[in-house]
Parts: sequence; C-alpha cells; structure tokens
Amino acid sequence: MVTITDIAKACGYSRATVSKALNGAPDVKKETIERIRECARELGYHPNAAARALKVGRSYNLGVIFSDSTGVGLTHEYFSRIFESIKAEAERLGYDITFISQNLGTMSMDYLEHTRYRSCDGVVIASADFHDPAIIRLGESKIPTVTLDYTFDSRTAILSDNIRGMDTLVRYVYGKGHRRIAFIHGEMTSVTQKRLASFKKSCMELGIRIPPEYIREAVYHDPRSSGLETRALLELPEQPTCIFYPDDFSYIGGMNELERQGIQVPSQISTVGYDGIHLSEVLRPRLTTYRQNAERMGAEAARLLIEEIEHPDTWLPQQITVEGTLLEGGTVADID
Amino acid sequence: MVTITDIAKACGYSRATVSKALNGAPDVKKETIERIRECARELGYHPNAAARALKVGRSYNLGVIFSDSTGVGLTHEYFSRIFESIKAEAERLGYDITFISQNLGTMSMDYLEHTRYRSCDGVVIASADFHDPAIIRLGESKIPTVTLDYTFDSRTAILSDNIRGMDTLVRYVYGKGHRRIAFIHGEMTSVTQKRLASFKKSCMELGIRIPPEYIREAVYHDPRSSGLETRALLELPEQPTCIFYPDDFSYIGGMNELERQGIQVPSQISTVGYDGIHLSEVLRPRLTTYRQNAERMGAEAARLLIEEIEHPDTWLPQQITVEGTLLEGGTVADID
DNA sequence: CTTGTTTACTTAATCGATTAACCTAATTAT
DNA sequence: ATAATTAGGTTAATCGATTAAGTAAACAAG
Repeated sequence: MVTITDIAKACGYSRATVSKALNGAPDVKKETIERIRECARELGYHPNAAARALKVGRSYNLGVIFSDSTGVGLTHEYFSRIFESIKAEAERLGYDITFISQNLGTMSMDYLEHTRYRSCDGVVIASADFHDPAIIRLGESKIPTVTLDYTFDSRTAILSDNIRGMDTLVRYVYGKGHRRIAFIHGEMTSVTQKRLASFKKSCMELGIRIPPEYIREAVYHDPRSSGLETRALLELPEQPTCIFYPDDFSYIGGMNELERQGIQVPSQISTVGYDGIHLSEVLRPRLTTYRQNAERMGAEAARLLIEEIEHPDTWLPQQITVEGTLLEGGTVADID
Repeated sequence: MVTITDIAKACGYSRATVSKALNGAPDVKKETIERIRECARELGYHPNAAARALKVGRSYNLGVIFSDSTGVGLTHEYFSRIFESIKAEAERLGYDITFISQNLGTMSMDYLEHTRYRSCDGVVIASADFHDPAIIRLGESKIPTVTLDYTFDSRTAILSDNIRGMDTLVRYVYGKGHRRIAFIHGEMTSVTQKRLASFKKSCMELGIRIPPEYIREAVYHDPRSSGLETRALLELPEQPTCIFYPDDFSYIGGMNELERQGIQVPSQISTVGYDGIHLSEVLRPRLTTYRQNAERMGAEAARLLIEEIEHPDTWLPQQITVEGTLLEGGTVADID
C-alpha cells in the first residue's frame, strides 16, 4: 500500500506537509500542494480509512439497519429500493455503507456497540422493531441517526406519506363510482394505523359508510393470507365492489382467489394495491396502486444523515414526508 | 468509548497484558485472563475495529460487489437472496459486509483501491461485468476473492448449476410428452451460454430436433421483451407446445401475451421459467421452474472466502457447483 | 550455590494519518 | 533599524490495539 510516508520520501517533504497538502490546509504553498498531489496521483495513493478513522474519529462509513423478524429483509422490493438509493446517495457523497446487526460472530453487541465498533459516523434505521430496547438505545445515543417510517423524538425521520397515499386511492375509486369499498390491511404497525385511519377518514369525508366486516386484517406480503380474506369478503351478503390490498404482492393472492371463483377484474370487482412494485406494472390488467417513492426516501435519508454528520452545529432534526404517486392501472372499473 | 487503556487502569495491569488476555495469549495466567475479561465485560468494552485493522491488517470486514450496468442491483430477487445469505453467514463468522463500488464521492478509485481503502479482508464478486479491467485487476490481485457464476483462474468460484438445471427442465417437459420446445433466453452471457448449450445438448440426447426459429433472444427480467418473443413464436406455422422463459419474471410477459390471445396455460401451451422467485409459487397455476439455491450459494461464498482469509496456507481454490431444485408447478401439461 | 529455564508480566515500537506546537526565513510595520 | 508578523514548513504526540523484546521473580538442574 502506498502511504503518506512514501509520498513524503518521493517528493522530499515531511509527512505532515503531505497530509496537509492532501487535505488542502491553508498553510501550504499552492505549488507545493500541486506538486504533492501530483506525486500522490502518480504513486496511486489512497488514504487508509482505518488510520483516518482512528485518528479523527470520522470513518466516512454509514451504518444501515434492515432488520425484520421474518428474515426477508432486502428481498422485499420496497426495502431493496430504499437500500439501493441510500447506497447511491451515500456513495455520491463519499460514504460507504455497512450493515449493522446484533451479534457478530461470538461477540454479542447491540446496535449501538456495533456502530461504535465500526466507527460509523451515523446510522440509517430503515426497518426495525422500534420497541426493541437496543434500537431505542441507539435512537437516544449521540450518534446521528435517521429513521424511516418512524419518528424518534428530536431526530430526523423520513416518512412515506401513507395518509395522502390512502386518501388518493380512496378518492380515486370514489371518483370511479365505488361506494362499497373493502379494506384488507396488514399487521397493526404504526404505518398500518396511519393507512387505516386515513382510509376511514377519507371515506367519512366522502360520506361513505364502511361496514366493519369490510375491514379485515391480513399479513403483509402474504398472498395466502390476502386470498383468505378475499374469500371471506366474497362470502358476505353484500359484496364490496372494490377491494384494497395491503400491498401489491398481497394482491396476487386476491387475484388468484378471484380467478378461481371466475370473477373478472375489473369488470366484476375492482382492486387496488399499495407500493407500486415492478410487478404491478407488468401484470395485465396493470394494478392500480400507490407507488411509494422509495428512491427519494432513501436518498433523503442518506443526504440528511450526512448533513447532520458534517454540520452538527447548524443541524436541526427534520421530519420529511415523501409523497408517492398514483399508478393508474386497469383494475378499477367505472361503475354507475 | 471504553478502550484497552481504561481496562488497564481499572484492573491494574499494563495495556499489553490486557490485550493479550483478551486475545487469550498463552503467556498470561489463567486467573489474570479471567479477571481482565470480567473487568472488560463490566466496563462494556468492545474493540475498535479501525485500530485493530490498522495494526494487524485484518478488518473482519468483507467487501461485496453487486454491480450491474442496469442499476437494478439488489432489486433482483435472485441477487437479494444471495446477498442476504452472504450477510447472514458472514455475520455468523464474525465479519461485517461493506459494498465496494467505483468512485466514492470525488475520489475515483477502482474496486481494488476501494477494497484496500476499507482494508477489506476479502471480496465476494456477486455480480459484475467480468470483462471490466477493474474487476479483472481485483481478481488477479492478492486479495482473497470469491466469484459467483464466473470463474477466475485459480480462484474460488461458486457456480449455479445451469447445466443440470436446464437438463432437468428439458427432461421434465420431455417426460410430459413435449417435443416441440421453444427456448427464449436472455442476453448472451456465460451463464446464458451454458443454459443454451445444455438445452440443446439435452434435446439432442433425447432425440428431439429444435428448429432454429424456436430459439430466441430476449432481455433478462424484461416482460415486454419476452412478450414480444412469445408473440413471434405464436406466429410460427408450427407452434411450440412448450416455451422456456429466461427467468420467472420474463414469464409474466409471456403469460400476458398468451392471455391476450386467449391461450390457456397449460391446457393449450405449456411454459417453464427459471430462478424460482417467490412470485412463481403464488401465481395460479404455479409456474414450473428451476429454483436456484441462492441461499446456499451466498453462504458457501462467504464461508469459503473466510476460510481463505483465515487459513491462507492450507487454502486451495475451489469451484463449487450448487444444485437447485425443480419446482413442479402447474404450467406444464401432459400431452399424448 | 551458581546457572539456566520458565512464568508472568511490562516496555516500547508500530500501523497510517492528523494536528498542536514549534521553528526559520522572509516580509511588513513602526 | 528593530520588532512584529506571516508564510511555509517540520517535529513530535496521538488515536487504540498488537507484539517483539525485555525483565524480574520463581523454580529447577548440575
């Protein structure tokens, strides 16, 4: 490895001067800076992140936490899209990404300890159990953190606009003439609560009454579970004309159940999903859904985290809500 | 942060002894080791990875490269599954994961430089352009590397068994009575070549002739492209009875095209995919496909890489072929 | 009783980069 | 002309952990 000492020898300056030149210190002559940098380039010098981290405490390394009990992790398209954009933005700004977990090999360390172990400058908590004491401890620590879809007091958070997303969908199907709208939601997380509340509120504002049996709980991302709930809805004396699914993948389960019963989408029943995964656009008919702007969420998370890291003095916690867009597919029919 | 010096002060030994005790050196009394470790535990000590990396050159950090020109990266389920399993196995063995890219912020560095910059102990090249000089340079460097689905000379590689996978599928549909089998493949990579050659060889062994117009090139993971090729196949004077798709996602495009033309799967035409993504199992009918064992591939990659890192003297390059399994869905009909 | 060998530590150098403190020569101010 | 300042460096300490080399005490062997 080419070190700063090699450069010092090669161009006849002291290591201190070389270091300062490379960092553009004001007390090194401009020509000297040029000469030293040229020399560094020729030798193929690159700083050693470990040495720098040790000395200055800055590693230019961000931790990310994607931990979910089910272990699916990044195989969810929503999360992999978020991750890709965190990574892209971080790299653009000169930061690497390390995954933070609990328990590395035989040593047991919690998230905060792991973060310190790797001298991460900050952490994006993209998916986690926010009641886990280890997550709370991290959120309350001095280490800069940004959370996604959850807000810690006085910390930066990036939120997907579930309220408006659901409202948009409700008004869209209302506009198409639907009044009997069923809502299959996922497990009761804070995100689910927002979506459900927004659904109910929008319906109320539009003056439509949703009977309680139209509101059903399924499991996110589980087509079997949404298939069962779909069947239950179809068995009701008064069937809904439109079914909301917890997410696009869950729609597949509903779609299968409808197909099995010989029910056509959208001519006989309308459906909408949530997320806007790639699949939703290649199905025929295309699924009408709300596309969360995962790319923007990830990029904002990285950007704000790095801002907090680099300007701790002028930094203020922010809660940013990122809007998505309605993807108008062909699964919602006009009814009169 | 609790350092080794804090422990030394707290329990009255020198820093050297503390370090040796924590690493279980033979020249420290057993009771001393116990006392020091107890003290470390009480103070909540965790080593500083940067300091250790600087001194011993080992970072307990693995680099991974998932770079594809299209930028989809981990949103491919195959790759995200591989990544998840690399990560899980690495963590089990005490290693963290860092993504290696080119161009961090304003500094431009190639893969090898980036790897050195982060003092990664080794690198898994999971997806990359293997003709890229920067990738070749890394593969030829002294740094331990493991590649997936590509073999560098005298290096460890984990290969998905494309030959057997394709052979299994061909024999399966042959067993169902199919003789007119069309093959839509993806862009011509080394993986595609293996699959195509295996397809042709198995057909030949079974004594079936595949007319050249049955073999068509599409774009991996692009339902539009596979839809077009499906249409072209349907326009042939003699239609195939079964269509092979480059991957499960591409099948969606074919499925849509078939549906639009009012052709039922599998009663009128049979189909098979490749990959075994989650989606293939929740579609009705379930897609018959070959599931690549991405979990095992990722875990083996991590395991062998760490073996090379930890036992460089006894290490030998290995090429491991990981078999997948036939997922028998309902898209291939018996014909007589 | 002297010398050699173990045992169980400690001292000090080191990894690569940064930076406070210091130095010298040149320039400016008085 | 002398003092004060500035420009442009250098020296040396430091971050935390490791480890070769050194040391003192305990013990064994001749």
